[in-house]
Amino acid sequence: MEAVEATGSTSVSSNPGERSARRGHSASMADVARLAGVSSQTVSRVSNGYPGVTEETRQQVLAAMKELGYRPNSAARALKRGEFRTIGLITFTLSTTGNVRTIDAIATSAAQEGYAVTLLPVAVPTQDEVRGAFSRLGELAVDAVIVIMEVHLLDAAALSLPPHVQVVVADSDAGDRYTVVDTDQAGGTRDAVKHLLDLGHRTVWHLAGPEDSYAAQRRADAWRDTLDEAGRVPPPLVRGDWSAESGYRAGLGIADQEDCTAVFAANDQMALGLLRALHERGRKVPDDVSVIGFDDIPESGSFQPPLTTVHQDFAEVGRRCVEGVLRQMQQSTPERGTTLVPTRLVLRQSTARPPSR
Amino acid sequence: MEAVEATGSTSVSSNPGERSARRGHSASMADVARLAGVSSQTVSRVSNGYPGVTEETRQQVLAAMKELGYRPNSAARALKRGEFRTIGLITFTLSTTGNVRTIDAIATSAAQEGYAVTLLPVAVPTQDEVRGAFSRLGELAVDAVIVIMEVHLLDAAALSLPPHVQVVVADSDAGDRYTVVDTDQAGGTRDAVKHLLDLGHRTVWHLAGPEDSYAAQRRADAWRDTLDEAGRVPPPLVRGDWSAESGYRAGLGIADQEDCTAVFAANDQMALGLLRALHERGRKVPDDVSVIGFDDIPESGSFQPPLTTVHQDFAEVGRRCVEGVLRQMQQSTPERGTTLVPTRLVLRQSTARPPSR
DNA sequence: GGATGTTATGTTTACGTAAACATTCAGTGG
DNA sequence: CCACTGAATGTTTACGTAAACATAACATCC
Repeated sequence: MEAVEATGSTSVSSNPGERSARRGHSASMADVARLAGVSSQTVSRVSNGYPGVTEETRQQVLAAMKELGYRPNSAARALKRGEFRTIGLITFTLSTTGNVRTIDAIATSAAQEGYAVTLLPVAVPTQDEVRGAFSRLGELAVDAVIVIMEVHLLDAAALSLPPHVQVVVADSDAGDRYTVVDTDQAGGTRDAVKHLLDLGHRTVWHLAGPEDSYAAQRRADAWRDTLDEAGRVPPPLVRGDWSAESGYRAGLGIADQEDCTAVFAANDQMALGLLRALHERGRKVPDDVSVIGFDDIPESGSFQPPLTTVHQDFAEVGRRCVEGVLRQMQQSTPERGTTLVPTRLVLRQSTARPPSR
Repeated sequence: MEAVEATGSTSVSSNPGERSARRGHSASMADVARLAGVSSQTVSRVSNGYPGVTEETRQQVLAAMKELGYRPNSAARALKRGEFRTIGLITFTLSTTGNVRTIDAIATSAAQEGYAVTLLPVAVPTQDEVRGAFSRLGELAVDAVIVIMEVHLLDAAALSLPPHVQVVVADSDAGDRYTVVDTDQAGGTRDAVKHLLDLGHRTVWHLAGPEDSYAAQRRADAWRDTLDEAGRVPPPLVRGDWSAESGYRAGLGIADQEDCTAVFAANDQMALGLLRALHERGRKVPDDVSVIGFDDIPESGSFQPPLTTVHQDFAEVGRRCVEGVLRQMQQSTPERGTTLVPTRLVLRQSTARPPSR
C-alpha cells in the first residue's frame, strides 16, 4: 500500500505533481498546460518542436513538463496521426544465425529512423499459423511489416493484411509481388565453387540445406549451374538440415567417397559437422579435402581448421529492409523487385589445391 | 496507378466497402455499425465478446465486420483502455547466444498471453545510451519492460521510467531492487567443476568471460568457491571475451601449462577456440586435457571432440520473465527477488580421467 | 494612420474505442 | 393491469493528442 504511490519520483523534493494526475496515470498535455499557464496546443507545439513559440514560453512549458514528468501518450498520438511509427517483424524463430543478425540490424536501423520494432513470432511454419499471425497483426499497432520467411508460406496470408500496411520480404523470392531484400545467394555460391575449381579441383560436392528452404534451394541451384558452366559433372547432392549434427552425419558418407576432394557446405554449421566427420575418418582438411562454408559465423575462424567461407552481410540486409519499408510508406505504394546484397569470400585455411595423387 | 487500389481485397466480388472508409483507412466501428444497422456500442460489444447481444444481432455485426474488413484500431483501444498490451525489451545486441533464445522465448510466451514485444536496441553499452533508451521508452507504447543487461548500466536509467511501467531484469543481479530471472550460474559452474574433480583432476583451470559481464563474474566466483571448498588450489584465472577467437588465444597459453589437465570455459565459443589451440599444440582432448563449456549451444555436440558442457534453459528464462512481468502488472506493484533457472550438465566426449602420468 | 501582414497563442474539433449511463421492450408477480 | 425486473440496445462522454481554424497583438508599408 505504498508501492502504488510512485508518481512524482525524481522530483519528490520540489513539490511534485499535486493531484495533476488522478491515479498513477502520468500527466497529460492539459496538466502541463495548466501548470505552465498556456494552452494545451502550445504544449503540443513545444512537444513536437514546431515553430511559433517564444523561447520564453517554450522554457516555461519545458519546465512544467519536467516538473510533472510529462511523457507524450503514444496511443493518443498514434490515434491522432494515424500511424504508429512501428514496424512489425514476422519470423518463425530468431535462432537461425542469419535471422538474428538481420533482426538486430533491422531494430537498429528502425530505431535510428524513429521507428520501433514489434516482434511477431510464428510458432510453427505452416500456412495456417502464418495467416494467424498476419490477422493478429491486422489489429496490431504496426505501420509496416518485414517478413523473414519462405514466401510459399506467405501467399495465402498476405491477403489478410490491412490495405495500407506495406511489406518487405527478406530471405525469399517473390520479387514479382513484394519488395524483396536478400543476400546474393547465387553470387556467393558461384564465388565459392569457382574458388575451388580455380584451385584445381575436378568437381565440387555440395552439402545442401533442407529442401523447404529457399536459400538452400538457391545455393544448390547456383552450385549446379556453376559446375555446368565450367563443364564439370555435379556429384550427387547431399542434404542436411542446416544443423552441425546433420553435417556430421552427411559428412560420414562424404568421407567415404574416395574421389571427393572439395565440398561446398550450404552453411557454416554443417561445415563444422563435416569437418568433424572428415577428421574422424582420417581425411585431412585441406590436404585431402577442401571445405568451404556459407555465412561466416563468428566462430568459423576458430574451427579446425579455420573455415574458408562466404561472408553474408546480414546487417546490410536488415538496413535495406527498413529502408525499403520506409520508402514504401512514404510513397504509400507497394513496390516490387529484389535487392541483392553482395557477399564476400573469406579465405581461411580449409581450402587448398587438391592432392596430387 | 493500380497498386493503390487494394481495399476490399478478399471480398471484391461481394460488393465491397463502398465509401465506408474515406481513403484507404480501414473501416471503423461506426462504419460497421452503420452497415449492420446497429449502434457502434453494439459493435464494440461483439468485438470484445461481451454479453448482452442477441445471437442474431451478433451474426449481423460479424457479417458487416467481414464485409468491411473491419479491424479494431489498436491505438484507439490503447488510448481508451490505458494499456498497450505490449512489453518492451531492452538489450544491447541480440547476437549473443543466450540472448536470442531468451528473446525468442519471451516473444513466444508474450504472444500466448496476448502481448506483443517491442524491441529496444541499445547501440552502445554505456549508461548514457541506456538512459536514452529508457527515456525513449517512456513515450513508447509499452506496459512493462524486460531488461537483458548488466544491472550497473541500468541503475541511473530506471529512474526515468514512467511510474506504472513494471520491470523484470534477466541475466543480472539486483534482486534487491527488481524482479530478476537468471540462470543458476553458480549451480551450473559447481556441477561442471565438481564433475572434473570427480574424474580425478587435481584442480581445474578457468577460462573466464570479460570482467564487465555479470554472468562471467558469477561463473568465475563459483569456480573459485567450488575449488576452495574442495580444498584445491585455484590456478591463475585466464580471461577471454566470450569469442572463440579469444578462447583460442588464451588456449595457446593454457596449452603450454604442463600441469593443466582440466579447463572449465565460461562459454562454448571460448571452449571451441580452446579446443583448437590444444589441438594445434598437440594436447589431446580429453586424453591429456579435459575441457568443459557453458551454454550448450547447438553446435557444441559437433565440436572436435563433442563438448561436455552446462546446458542453460534459455527458453525457461524467457518464459519466467514474461510471467514475472505480467504478474507485476496484474498486481500493479513491483516485486523484488531472484528466480534461478536450473542448469543441466551434458556429458559428451571432451572430459575424461586425467592422464595417469 | 489605417490597411496588411506576421507572429504567438488560444479554441474547437475529430481520431476510434469503450465505460457509464439512458432507453426500450417483453415478460412477471402482485 | 400496472409497477417492476432484466435483457438488449442506444446515446453520451472521455481518453490525450494535434490539425484546422480563430484571434490577438504588434510591426510594416504606403
